[in-house]
Amino acid sequence: MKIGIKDIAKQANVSIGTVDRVLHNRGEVAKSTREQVLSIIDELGYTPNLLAKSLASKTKYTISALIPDPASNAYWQKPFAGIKAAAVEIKKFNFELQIAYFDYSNENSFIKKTDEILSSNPNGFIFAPVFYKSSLDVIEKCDQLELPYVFIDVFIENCKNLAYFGQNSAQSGYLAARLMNLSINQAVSHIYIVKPLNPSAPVYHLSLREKGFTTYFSEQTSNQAILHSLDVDISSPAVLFESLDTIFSSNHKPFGLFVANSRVHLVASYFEENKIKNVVLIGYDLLQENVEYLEKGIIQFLICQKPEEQGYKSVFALFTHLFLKDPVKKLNFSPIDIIMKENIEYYKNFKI
Amino acid sequence: MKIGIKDIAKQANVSIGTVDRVLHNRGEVAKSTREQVLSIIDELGYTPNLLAKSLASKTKYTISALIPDPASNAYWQKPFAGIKAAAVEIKKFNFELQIAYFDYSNENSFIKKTDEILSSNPNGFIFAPVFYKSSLDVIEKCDQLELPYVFIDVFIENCKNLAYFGQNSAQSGYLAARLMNLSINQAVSHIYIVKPLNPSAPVYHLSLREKGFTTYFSEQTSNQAILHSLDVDISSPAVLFESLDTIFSSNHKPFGLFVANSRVHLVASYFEENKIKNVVLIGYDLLQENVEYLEKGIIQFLICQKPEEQGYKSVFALFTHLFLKDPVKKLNFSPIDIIMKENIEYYKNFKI
DNA sequence: TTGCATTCCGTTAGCGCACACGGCAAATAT
DNA sequence: ATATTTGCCGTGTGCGCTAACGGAATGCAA
Repeated sequence: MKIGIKDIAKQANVSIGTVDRVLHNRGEVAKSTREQVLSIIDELGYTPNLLAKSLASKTKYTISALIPDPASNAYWQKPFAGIKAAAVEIKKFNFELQIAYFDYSNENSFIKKTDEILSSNPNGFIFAPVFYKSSLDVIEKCDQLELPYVFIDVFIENCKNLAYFGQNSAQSGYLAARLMNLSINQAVSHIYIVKPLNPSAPVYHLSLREKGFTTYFSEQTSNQAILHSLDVDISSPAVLFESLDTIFSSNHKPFGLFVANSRVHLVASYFEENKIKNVVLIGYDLLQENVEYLEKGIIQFLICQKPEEQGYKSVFALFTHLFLKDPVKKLNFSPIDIIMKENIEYYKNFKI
Repeated sequence: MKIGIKDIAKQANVSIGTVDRVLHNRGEVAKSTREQVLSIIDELGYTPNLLAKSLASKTKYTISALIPDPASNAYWQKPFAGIKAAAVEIKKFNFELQIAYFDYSNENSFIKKTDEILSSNPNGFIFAPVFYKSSLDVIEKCDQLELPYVFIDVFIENCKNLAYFGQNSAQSGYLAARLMNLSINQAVSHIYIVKPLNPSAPVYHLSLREKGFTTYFSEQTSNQAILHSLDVDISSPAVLFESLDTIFSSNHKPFGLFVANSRVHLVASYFEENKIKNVVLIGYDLLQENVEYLEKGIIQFLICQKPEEQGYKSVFALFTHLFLKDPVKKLNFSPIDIIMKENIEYYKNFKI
């Protein structure tokens, strides 16, 4: 016996119209009847039938999402897929999703797109605040417009964001270091932290991951590892390979390389070409190319963060807030998955 | 512009009643109009509005689930939680879930409960076929009744089950061996495979996991590991501890222990009490006690299989089949999660 | 007293679908 | 010829809710 507005109306000696008005703060209701109805709602424990609600409701919701262009950034195809999957699911509740892209190495494109989105008056906004300063402007505007916004991938502190979905970057670097250390069985080992950079693109995650990595080793008392940090420009592969040449011909021969983002496949291709073996290679994310090198045994570990899920859940957070009007957890860290050749099989497919 | 039955009716010059009849194979429709309607449904790409459907529909569905009693088996609390979570979600679609329990070490309780469930005529059935022979009987009855059934946790081959949700046990043992091997840096290492047994309870998973574990080491050419298999009775802790005493006082001092199920915390408590250090301990599942020993550093690795998700998805498979009438993937292996002290934080909470 | 806001509230038409009911014509029986 | 069955199909109601519309009661000014 589910309680409906009809039951409330009967109990309160009013019509369903009045009940509806107090439920939605619409129209005018006498204070006394309003309180009467509210108390009965509370007493009977009324919860709306969402199916009937969205069937009858004519109000449409629009959610905008702004992420780096997946066409030129393989990683972002995954949050993109998650967002699209969620979009399909909430379409039946009159939710429309508009996805826009910006150029990861061009702050102006980010600014321009946010302006466009905000002037289209969406009901919710999901974005990756990779450019700190510009993002602060966006955040201020959202706060003024009382537009709920969700951070994805990158986290900015002290904001009124509805939620954040992403990884604890420092901790993932810390874990990578543990895995690297586990693989060490030599007296003295040179470890290289490789940061594949795109000039003019943000490096926020990279430095956090590096920090976590170095922190781990600094905590080890019986530590025989010597860390080297290496920034490489990946705008052309040649430059990257040259840097790697330098390392491998130096007298600090690498025992392991920690590549701080998903470009680890570039390093792996260098390994393959130069027949480098017995060097531990750890990187990030289940890009197709990375998966292949993991299966070949060239990459030993991939750290993954369920990016599809991040996209999916970002959308759902706004749905929960706007439609269900339920509270949303603000800080949502993705699991830090450890992927090896032996368990990759069960992580390949994205499904919710 | 979503296509509804009204649109189809108009296009086919019939009433919505007729459209409804061909959609549900109900009532009598002339063959010619039936084909006409069907072709238009196909042409316009009609998909029913599930919200309106379940709002209007009066048919109730009952799903029964039968699992080992969570009260006496900590592991099964997790699939149980997943099943309950799914039950809440599909309640609005007129689905009711009835959960029954059996005694893991008493085959008769399993038989009795299945009889009860089958005579209650549910629309779908989820169960853990841990007792092979009795399960075959159940399966035969389900097939006769044309009752769709889903296996959870344990898989039986060559059945017409709608789906299976569980882990690839052998592969998880294989992965555990890889992790053990990774931790080995000694010339010759004695490794113990511990199988914590409950007399008269099934041991299916245990042997598969052991098999995977030994397979890995047999494949290693430069293998310095010597494996020992150890069955221990855990009906009383004293017996277990005695067995462990024997190992640790032998002249094959363990380098590592692989405990093939979630009882690894029992072994960990022995380690703690006897101040055993530098012995690699690998086990299964995120039971609260296991988590604590992992955080203390006594357990190094926990292999996890997202049991809540298995429960959740089992229910959803039946929902998909019964309500959406969509095809369901038959073989669904859970990921084999590697949990360490450094990433446990992000696996603790179950959320879909 | 009449006129006209204002405040409050009931009524009603859908939303897309399921399903019972009943109707009309052709086929068959009496 | 009329009565009855049968095949086929349209209509109407309601699921629980939203939201527009309009009506009754009250207050206040002219």
